[in-house]
Amino acid sequence: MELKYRALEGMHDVLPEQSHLWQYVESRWREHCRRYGYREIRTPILETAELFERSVGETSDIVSKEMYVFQRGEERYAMKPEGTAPVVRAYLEHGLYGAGGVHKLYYITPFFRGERPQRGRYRQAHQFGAEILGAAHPLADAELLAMVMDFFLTLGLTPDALELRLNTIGCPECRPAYREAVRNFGHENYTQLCKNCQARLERNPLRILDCKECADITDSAPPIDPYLCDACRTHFESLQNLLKTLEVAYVRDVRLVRGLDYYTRTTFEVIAEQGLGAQNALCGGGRYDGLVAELGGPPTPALGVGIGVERTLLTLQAMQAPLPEPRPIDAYVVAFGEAARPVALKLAQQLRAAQLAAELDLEARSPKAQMRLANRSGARYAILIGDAELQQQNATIKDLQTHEQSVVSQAELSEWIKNHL
RNA sequence: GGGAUCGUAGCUCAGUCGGUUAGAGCGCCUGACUGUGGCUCAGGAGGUCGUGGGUUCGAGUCCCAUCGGUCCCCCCA
Repeated sequence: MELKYRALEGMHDVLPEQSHLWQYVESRWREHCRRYGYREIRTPILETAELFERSVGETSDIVSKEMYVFQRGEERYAMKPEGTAPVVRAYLEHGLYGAGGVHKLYYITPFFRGERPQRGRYRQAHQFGAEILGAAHPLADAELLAMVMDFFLTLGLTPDALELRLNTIGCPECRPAYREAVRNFGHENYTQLCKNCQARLERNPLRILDCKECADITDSAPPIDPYLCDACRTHFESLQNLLKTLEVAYVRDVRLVRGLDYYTRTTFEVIAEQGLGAQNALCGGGRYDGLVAELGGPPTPALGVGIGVERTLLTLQAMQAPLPEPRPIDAYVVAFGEAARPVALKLAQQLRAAQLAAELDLEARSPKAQMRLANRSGARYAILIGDAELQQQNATIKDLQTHEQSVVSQAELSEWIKNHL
C-alpha cells in the first residue's frame, strides 16, 4: 500500500505497544519531582522567536540553524527548541519571584529542532525538565545532580551504566579572561583547527573545547581553573565536596562547555555507556545565573536540567531495566445470540461503573470469535451471556486461566469479580 | 548541511545466471467444534516488488533518477 501521508521526518507516533512505557517513565518522573518538592509548570509550545534568540543565543546552533520559526502577521514564532527559556518567561510574567524564596518547577514537554534524525535524536523529542529559581548556593547544584542520578537509578539503571560529567565555565567576572586565553590558544594553533572551530574562535571560542575533531589539539588548551574568580572557585569546590558527601560519583570534564549561551558556572551531563549510539547524553543542564535578568527580570540565580525521554527509554531497554507490562482488562463480556448482545453491553457498563476494566465485541461476531477476542484481550474472566443466563438473570463466569466456570446473578457480577481478581 | 546503507504481504524475511500464474513464517478471517478461547488440522483474504524512466524478446533481479526509512558526521535531549 502506497502511503499518501506519513509522519514528518524525525517525528514519531507513540503506538499503544509503547505508550504504556511512556506513561510509566512519566509517572515516575512526576513522583520523583514531588518527592524533591517540585511543582509542575506547563508552558505553550509556541513562543516569540526572540525569547530563544535572547536566551539560548543567536549564534548557537540551536537558534541559528535548528529552530522552527515561522511568521504570522507581525509576529515571528518559534516552536520551543528547549524548555528552560519558556519557564523563565512564565516565572517573570506571573511574578513568581514576588513570592520570595526558591521556586522548584518541573515539566514534561515536547521540543523541536530541525536536525537530521538519527538514533536518539529526533525533530520532535521530549524532555523531562526541572528548574530551580532563586537559589545561589551550591546546595542547589548538589541537590539537582543528586536528584537526577537518583532518578536514573530508581528506574533501574546501574551506576556503572552512567557517567556524570561535571564542569564549571565561570561567570561574567572571570570568564572573559579565560575566553581570551582560549582564543589566544586557538590563534596560536589556528591552522590545525577545523574550519568550524576557526570560525568559532571569534564568536564563541570556548566551543572549540568540545569539538571532537579538534580534541587532539585542544587537549593542551589552558584549563579554566586558574582563571576562576574566588566566588566561582569556591562554588565549584563546595559543590564537589557536597557530591562527595552524598556519594554521587562524577568525573570532571574540562571540555564540557555546552551549546546554550545562558550557562554560567556549573555545567553537567549524564552519559549512558550503552544503548544510545552516538547521541549518548541522557541529560544536560547547568546553572544560568544571568538568564532571568537577561530576560528583563530581577537578578536571580537559577539552574536546571533537561532529561531526554526517548533517550531514557532507549537506555532502559538496552540495559534491560525492569519495565512494566501493559495492564490487561479484567473481564470480556461474550454474548451468545442476538438477544444477549444488549445485555452484554449493559453488563460491561455495570463492570466499568464498579471500576473494573471490561470489554465486549462491537462487531456482533460469532460466539467462537468472541471467545477468541476474550482470550486475546488478556482478560482473566470471560462473562458468558446466552439464553439460559437471560432467563435466569445470571451470568456464567469463565476463568480463562483455569477454565473453571461459575454462575452468579447479574446483580452480584462486579462484586464477584472484584473478590476473585 | 555532508555521508553510508536499506526499501518484496499488516510484521520478519526468501526470491539462483534476468525467464512463465512472486513465496515462506508469524499475524488476520472462516470451518472442523451450530453456547465456549489457547493446541491441532483444513481452507481463505492480503502484494502495481517505494516511485518514475531506461536497457532487454522478457526486469523483483541490471542501469539512472527520485522519494522514504535507518545509521553516522555535525550538533545535542
